[in-house]
Amino acid sequence: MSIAHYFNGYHDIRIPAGQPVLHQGDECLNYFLLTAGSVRLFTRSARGREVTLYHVRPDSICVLTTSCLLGGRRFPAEAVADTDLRVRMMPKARFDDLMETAPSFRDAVFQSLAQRMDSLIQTIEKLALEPIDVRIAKYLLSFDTALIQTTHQLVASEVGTAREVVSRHLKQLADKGMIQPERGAIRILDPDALAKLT
Amino acid sequence: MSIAHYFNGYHDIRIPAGQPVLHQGDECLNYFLLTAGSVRLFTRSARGREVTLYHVRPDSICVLTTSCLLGGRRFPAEAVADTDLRVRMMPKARFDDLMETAPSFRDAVFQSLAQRMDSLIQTIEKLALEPIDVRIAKYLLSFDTALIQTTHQLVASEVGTAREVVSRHLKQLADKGMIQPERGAIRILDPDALAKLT
DNA sequence: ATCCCTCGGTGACTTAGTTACAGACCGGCA
DNA sequence: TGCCGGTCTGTAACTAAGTCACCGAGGGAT
Repeated sequence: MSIAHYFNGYHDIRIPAGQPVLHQGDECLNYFLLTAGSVRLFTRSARGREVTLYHVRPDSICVLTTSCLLGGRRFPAEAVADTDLRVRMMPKARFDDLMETAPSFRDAVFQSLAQRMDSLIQTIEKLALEPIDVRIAKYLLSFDTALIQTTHQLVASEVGTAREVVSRHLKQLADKGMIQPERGAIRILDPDALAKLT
Repeated sequence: MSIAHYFNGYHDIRIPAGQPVLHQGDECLNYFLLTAGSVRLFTRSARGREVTLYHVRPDSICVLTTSCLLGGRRFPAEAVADTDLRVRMMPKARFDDLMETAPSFRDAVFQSLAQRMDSLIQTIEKLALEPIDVRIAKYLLSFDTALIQTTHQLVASEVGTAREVVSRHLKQLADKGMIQPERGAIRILDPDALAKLT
């Protein structure tokens, strides 16, 4: 189901962590495949608050780019490299050709669109219906490591709230001994208790 | 770009207003085309609160069904008829065949996926970043009529909040003379003032 | 007329978001 | 080594939104 081999012959481009990849309103002229790293897609409000829409990870294509290419629209979000990236780019003409002629390519693109649709819907449900502490707990548990390298600001963006709110909730979790706050990181002490929150 | 003609030969099925069309977890075995009416797609929380994801209107296909069919997953939301419906159903096998052999059908499906993706992203932005009164005002202005047949409960579901919150905000708008609340309806008195809120 | 059900209103309280700071930590550099 | 500027975190005070519990108004059915 992977479409990586369709990108054989295209060279990796390297983008360092923290670098913007695409801006809201950009035109999409290329189709991207991420071969290493992680990209965060998010939108920003006028007052500077951010919501993360999703992350693109290796071998998963960027759905927003797809939607852009297909619909001929502008890119609807900000994209920033979470980590150092390796990216391959395919020109739109080649993308269109593959969509036309390569059923397995087309299927893979459809699959990822469908999957991303689901994930966006889940995001909407969470934002509208879940209390913040549950969202934070789930997010923390979504890592498989005990020490999570992140900041309150990033967590806030992931769960769709303000940094101060995250700080408060993390403090409460720390007071109950479930986590251990560190600078630039959060250590999970009691994942079972966290899971019970959700 | 319309795909209606691919549904020639399929008969209309009628569904009365208020009737559920699909439930969360249902299997999708058919592809739908709405020829008349409007369907509301939403999810419900454990405590009974609802968020509307989007509406399907005539000649626009149901994207969630698409995503269901393509991904072989269960239907991720509740679907209820807003109004009396006329619907045509196409079996999955025929859908798959058209996707394979009819480029214009395929393009239309892609287009609607891409478009819906955009609208879901906008919904996320609104939920996370816009204050309630702005969301309500925008929603009211999205009708082109002055008299909107709706309930506070429905408005709440559209803007992703609780009924009581809507009632309170509507009262404030009424106190300022922008709207006139009626039972089962809202009359817009001063659209310009409403627009200034947004 | 009465019953029932939906719809809307409201008070009291909890949770979340904003504003406006201050202090802690860290790396670079004099 | 100590200072400086940046990022990251803590927190108080306030506003906005969400929840809970309840009541009353309207309108259709019998």
